[in-house]
Amino acid sequence: MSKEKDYFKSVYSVVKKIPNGRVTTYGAIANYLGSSKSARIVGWAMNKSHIYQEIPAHRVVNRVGLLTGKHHFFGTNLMRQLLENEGIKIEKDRIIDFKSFFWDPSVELK
DNA sequence: TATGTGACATCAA
DNA sequence: CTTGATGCCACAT
Repeated sequence: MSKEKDYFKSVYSVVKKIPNGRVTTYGAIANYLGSSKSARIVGWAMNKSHIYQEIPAHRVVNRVGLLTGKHHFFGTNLMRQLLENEGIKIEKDRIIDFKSFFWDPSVELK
């Protein structure tokens, strides 16, 4: 049972705990899992997230608050819409005052 | 088993 | 500001 996709499950678990109106980064999640170098794995987990469960992938962005994964959504503006719906302002695919919305699992979740 | 991959991060020029 | 290179590691084939 537990062996494969165990890392993925951990990623999903963290992502689903992201509060509404907050965002985090791939690196932060990887860091929380103990591997700050595994940020890419987090991104991959999101890629497959749609086949596992409903993950708020729109709340996960890169370290500068750039919506790098928006191309993986149905519409190019869907990810932005979801974030703005939560009160997050976005301009040119980048979150304004990103650090204010930043939710660090290694600090908040602990 | 081996090779390729990527929704990242970081540094250099 | 941009572009390029490198590390990194779990998953896909």
